[in-house]
Amino acid sequence: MTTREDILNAAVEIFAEKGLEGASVREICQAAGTNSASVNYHFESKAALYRDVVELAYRSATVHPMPTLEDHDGDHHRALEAWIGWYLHRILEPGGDAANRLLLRESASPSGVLDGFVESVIYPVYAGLERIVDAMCPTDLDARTRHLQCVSILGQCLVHRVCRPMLEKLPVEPPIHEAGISEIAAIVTANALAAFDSTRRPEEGSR
Amino acid sequence: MTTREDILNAAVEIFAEKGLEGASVREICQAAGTNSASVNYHFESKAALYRDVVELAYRSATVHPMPTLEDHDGDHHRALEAWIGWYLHRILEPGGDAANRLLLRESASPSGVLDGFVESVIYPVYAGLERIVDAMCPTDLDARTRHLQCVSILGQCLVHRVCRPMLEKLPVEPPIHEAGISEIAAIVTANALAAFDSTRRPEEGSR
DNA sequence: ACGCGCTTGATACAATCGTTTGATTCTGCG
DNA sequence: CGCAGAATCAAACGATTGTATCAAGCGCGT
Repeated sequence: MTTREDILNAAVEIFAEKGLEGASVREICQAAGTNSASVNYHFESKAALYRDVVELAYRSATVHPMPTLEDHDGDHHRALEAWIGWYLHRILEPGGDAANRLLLRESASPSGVLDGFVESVIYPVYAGLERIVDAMCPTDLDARTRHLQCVSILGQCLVHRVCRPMLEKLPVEPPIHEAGISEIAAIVTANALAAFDSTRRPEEGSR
Repeated sequence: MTTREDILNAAVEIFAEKGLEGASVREICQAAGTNSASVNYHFESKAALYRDVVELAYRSATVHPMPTLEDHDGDHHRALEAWIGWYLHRILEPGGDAANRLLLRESASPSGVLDGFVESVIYPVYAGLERIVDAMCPTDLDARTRHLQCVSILGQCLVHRVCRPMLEKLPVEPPIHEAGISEIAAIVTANALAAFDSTRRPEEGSR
């Protein structure tokens, strides 16, 4: 039963680096130290292996439970701070680097494999954020604006994962990619709070 | 000389959808209505065609000139608003959809092709934003925080491009992806201004 | 020790890949 | 017209792809 896991572990790395089409079965099996026919024995096909790898990557990405509003006794500020920190850890943790790069590749290019995971694993993450945001926003704020505020928070986190290769090459001082997770979390949290405050008092503070 | 352009136009679409390895030369040439040998005649190889396609995609993405601080007589607010609107149009405009998906794929997975464009085309875009942000931030704000604020703005814009396939499938009402560019621009601009205001008055407004 | 079922192994298969070739057609200039 | 150079074409090249096949190796209950 270890060969199957060896293949999965090797496949995560190689699929993350080269994508479904760019990686070859022989390459993966060589990295896993097994025979080329193993993937068709332990999995149905290369595509089936890819599905299993993506699913495993997503599951292994959620090692810690997602913080909720109830975890912090309704303290919106602390709950939001905890959620953002949790999410940043989840997508930037060096350990799950290959898995996250693979998921990113899947999110960006609709190969259809992630479709089955949207409702079961992706949406709950978004819903967890929206619950906290809804509790912090003025109640009369329309739903679309609240959605967009959630997406803005997600974007501020995700950009550090998505654009990492680009941010590393940007000739700025000090290098952006050296910023720690806690540093990013502090800024994103502060920005979100400032955004909520400004929507609460619309006719003030600008200019 | 039209065959070369036919191949380029067809290749942008197919490379954007399937990536460098996923797309085949025959497939591209069939879509371009030409022979399979054309790509090796008009370009050096498949890899060279890909380089040219990526470069063309990036150049064609900047159809409008980037707004600068001087364009708005030093009005920081208006300049930032214009820049964010410009950037959102650039990455969300339906016309350049294929080109943008291709560039996104390139940004996320370091195939090395974009490396040559970082200094010449990618960095100036970032620098344009940072010039405006620097003019709005308190002067004593450290450089890394200013960088991170710029990245936050970029992230709030980019997430609508990167996660579009995912946002479309999110079971929320109203659908996030229906939000117009101007709607997103308004929120991102307001968030950035609120963030700057809060850093200006650090001991106030939170909780 | 035997034999059965589950794995693994080397090898072969057809299909497709990027690229090359050489012949053919098109184009423009004297 | 005639012909040189550019462009296009069908065909084929060797290499590599995902997958199938079948024999050899394995652990283990009887």
